[in-house]
Amino acid sequence: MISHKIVPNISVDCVVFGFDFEKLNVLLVKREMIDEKSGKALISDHTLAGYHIFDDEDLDSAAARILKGLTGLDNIFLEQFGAFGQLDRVSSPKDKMWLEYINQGFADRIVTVGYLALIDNTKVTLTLKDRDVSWFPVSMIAEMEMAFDHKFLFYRALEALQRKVKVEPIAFELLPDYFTLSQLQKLYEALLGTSFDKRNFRKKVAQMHYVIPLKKKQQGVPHKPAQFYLFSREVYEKTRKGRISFII
Amino acid sequence: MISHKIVPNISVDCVVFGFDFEKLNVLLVKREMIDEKSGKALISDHTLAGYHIFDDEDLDSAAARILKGLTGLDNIFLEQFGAFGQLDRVSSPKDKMWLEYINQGFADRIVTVGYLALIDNTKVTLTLKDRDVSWFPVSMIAEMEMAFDHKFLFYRALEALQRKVKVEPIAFELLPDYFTLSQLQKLYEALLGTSFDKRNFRKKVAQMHYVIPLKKKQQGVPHKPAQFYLFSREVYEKTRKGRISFII
DNA sequence: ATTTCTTGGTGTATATTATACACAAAGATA
DNA sequence: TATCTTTGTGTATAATATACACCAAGAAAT
Repeated sequence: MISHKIVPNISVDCVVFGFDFEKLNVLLVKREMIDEKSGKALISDHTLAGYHIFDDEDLDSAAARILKGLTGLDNIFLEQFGAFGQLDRVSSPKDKMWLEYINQGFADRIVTVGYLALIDNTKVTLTLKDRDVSWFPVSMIAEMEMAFDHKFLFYRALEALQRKVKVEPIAFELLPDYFTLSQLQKLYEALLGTSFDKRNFRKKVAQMHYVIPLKKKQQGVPHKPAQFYLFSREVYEKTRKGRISFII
Repeated sequence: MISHKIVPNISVDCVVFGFDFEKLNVLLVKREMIDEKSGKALISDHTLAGYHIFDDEDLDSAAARILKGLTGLDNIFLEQFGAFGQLDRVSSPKDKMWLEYINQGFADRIVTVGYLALIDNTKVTLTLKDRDVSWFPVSMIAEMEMAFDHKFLFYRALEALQRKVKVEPIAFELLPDYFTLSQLQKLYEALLGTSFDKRNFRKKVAQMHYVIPLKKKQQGVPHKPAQFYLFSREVYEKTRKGRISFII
């Protein structure tokens, strides 16, 4: 049954995180409502990557489809972080303007399913330019104008990410295949908003036998080159103890 | 806007857990399709507590409403554990029979939002009898006939429960207000399928200052009476360290 | 009154893990 | 050759986890 009809009432929104070796970023889509006479933007804001689902696809597939459309990438790490009724969140005058503007029979969304996506920055930089899509530091979201309940969704995603990162080795999804221990440490510091002692952090990583040192070293850096490491999910699955605490 | 129309496409299912001081149980609703001529049951199975949502209510409210209808209780611990597309799960011949039988325009559910409920057994025993609702040991679910994707949902709920119980003090929701340390230990053992050393378990609980000993003791037990304890969420919120590991 | 039964309640020694802390080495650049 | 920046390493102390066995309290039976 290949019907491909849009399902009313339900939408999927993806909160896409990236890491630039300094800080955590989110992918947002900018949109503007242009006044036809003056040609100027009447209102503008940012949205998450979201769309309705089709009636012949799974929720996970819908999220993957949306992300593929936005970044050109397949096989992105995706995890649901919640479903939200949203009746009482479409409340600002601005939101109502948007609804009138975009309403094509689909505006009566009742439930939004939120997905958390982690992507390796080094793999997308090229594909982005031609769209009104760009990275924003997570620290900047508080002051941004965002559509509907998207700021709320963003913070729920961030909370979910911070929770999960302590318990599962998903942070590696934000790094390239080869990474240094300093990069890994900076990533965890950016994710959790803390800082770690270098020696103790490395001691902890040394116990994770699924973080494997390579023979390769950094090249062309103006200082002592660091060793590269690799995350092996295979080794992780085999050697995971019943432990809970991951980092920290 | 009080419209109270049923929202198509979306349903809420609650997986209700209870603890009888021995093992973990789930609340299931039995249903039968009766043949009008012979008066015999053609097919029968068990379902979770579920229903559609109304367009003027939140997801959480819908789940609470469904549970109130089933148990008569308000203020039940409820937490979402996921949203699921279910297109490809309504596949058995039996499921199709059911769909024809109950179809009243609502059968085309696309998304089910799953809720995990924890209830204090001692507070519901009375209200149940008059319905086809009863407790089943979690260990028995594997062999049971369940509707649609409900068995799948049950296991997802169980996984979520086992995950959360290690990280947050939600297990207390399954116990009466006053409980003994042995009851608490048995609960964790039932939840996680492990067993703990009594002395070490109690040492761990002693560090949780939000598990507070009372002056009351058990009465009428044919052995040394145990001291009662109380869980204080207030103290928990104030004294929680950044720690992750809860029990284990 | 004494015995028996069942569950409650406790401490110590050892191993493991977490924390705090400072300096030399590698390579690029000037 | 000196300077700069980041890498990479060890040890001592505190805190936490684990393994393990016996007496105490009360009810029930004799």
